[in-house]
Amino acid sequence: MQFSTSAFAGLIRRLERRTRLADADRRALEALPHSIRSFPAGAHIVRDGDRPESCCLLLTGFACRYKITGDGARQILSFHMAGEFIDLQNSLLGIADHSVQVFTETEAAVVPRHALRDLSLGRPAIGEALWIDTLIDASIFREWVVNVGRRDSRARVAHLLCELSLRMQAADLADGHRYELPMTQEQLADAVGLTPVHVNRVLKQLAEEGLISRDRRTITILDWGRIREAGDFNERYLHHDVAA
Amino acid sequence: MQFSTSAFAGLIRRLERRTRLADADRRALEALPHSIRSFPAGAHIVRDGDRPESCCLLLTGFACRYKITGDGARQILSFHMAGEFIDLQNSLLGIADHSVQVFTETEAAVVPRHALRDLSLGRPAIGEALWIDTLIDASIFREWVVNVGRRDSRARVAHLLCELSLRMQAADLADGHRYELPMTQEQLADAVGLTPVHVNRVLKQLAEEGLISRDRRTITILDWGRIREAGDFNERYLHHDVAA
DNA sequence: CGGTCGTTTGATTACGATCAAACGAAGTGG
DNA sequence: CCACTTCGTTTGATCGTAATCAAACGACCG
Repeated sequence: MQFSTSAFAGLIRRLERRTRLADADRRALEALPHSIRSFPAGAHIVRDGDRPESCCLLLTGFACRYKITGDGARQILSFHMAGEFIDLQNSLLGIADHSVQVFTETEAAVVPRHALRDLSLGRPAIGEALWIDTLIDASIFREWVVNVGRRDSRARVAHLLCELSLRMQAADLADGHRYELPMTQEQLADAVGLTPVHVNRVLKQLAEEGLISRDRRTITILDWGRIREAGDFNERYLHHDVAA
Repeated sequence: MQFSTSAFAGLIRRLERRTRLADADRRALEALPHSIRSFPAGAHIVRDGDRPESCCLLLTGFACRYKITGDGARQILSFHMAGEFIDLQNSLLGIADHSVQVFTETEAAVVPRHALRDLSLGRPAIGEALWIDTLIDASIFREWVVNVGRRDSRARVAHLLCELSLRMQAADLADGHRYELPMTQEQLADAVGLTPVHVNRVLKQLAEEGLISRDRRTITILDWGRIREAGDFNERYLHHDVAA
């Protein structure tokens, strides 16, 4: 046993921010059949078109979901960190409509999709908690549609830095408003629908304006109020506080 | 009684394309407490920031979800038609993170959120069917992120016309590849992240290329193969055929 | 100490935005 | 029935943001 606590501790903590779980529910989650797998940086967990037979819960490391367009451009759809189920939809939808790739060396708990489905159906509280999780996922996608659809380059990048800051904090991966970006500027660009060259210029400008400072890939937000405004950022869509 | 069939017939038909429901489940759905409301064109069903106490199932007409950015731009997030639950997430998430507005005069069945939540928890098959519905919703949002993030104007508009064509067909609102757009070009523009002027030019070009023809707001797709290619369209993300 | 990958900077281009105005259809009131 | 208004569509001219092309720089690694 490599884990003093269960592999699902992070997940349970996350779910309980939103839904109350009974002891029996917690124990049922912890009893989920699973195997621990580790993925080297750059590995794919799921590829567009796969029929995955299992679901991955990230334990350490970072991952993203993305799609490739007909002419080869990549759009990153979301970033994921420890404690998150990456492809929950695969437990119910049969065929993957996008790919999932890890940035860094990553450990994950791999759960058979039927086990997860049965648990959700058998224990309504767990089903609800996971449903809420997918609803929040969808809320983040909606905000990203707005980000790439209607914000200029400066706001897009600022918005993403704000989102990452809050999510990293919630996952205990940030030191206040300082965190290390797990991805390259090219990947940032693919998340906000810009070119890497332009993302670089925007980051430089945000630093010159005194909103952030940078050291390698470590971002420090120097002025939360102003970057929040620059990014037109309102954290409501993250639903970090749904006390139902 | 204005309806020879129940108000939920369209919803049930839609859900059963993906999930098998027992007779008891169907009857439980039809027994949901609800009231029929009609909304005049342009009315809001939900406003960003509301705490809605009920969920709307569209019976006739069209609606969209949207957000407004800090500097007043609008991004439409999705279009909705008869048989769709518009704000399912409100039955579980407390606070609306976007607005819902109808285009045309619209009738809807308004269901108290607690009734819907209790039904989903009490009848796992219904909970699963609705969960799948929200997962498909999320899949469409992902495709829209790609559309506005990484496709040029011609592909964006073509892609949206493809999506609308298939969804209208599935909802029995299209005559083959001919359907009437329920929205203005300005609203199309807000859905694809362009200006109305430019959408107009793209539509004109698509017509000149022989991919579509237009008469008022009626769109006829003349060459499905070519517009599909122009829009980089792959219907898999709609999950119209998940036979679980 | 090369070699690779990611970051940074500069010069030019292009796609879609913006500004402006005419046109057309549907609805209203005299 | 016909002015008149309103809203949406269409077309033209110009502008600006971000893309593209190109190259140097810097960090990390074997």
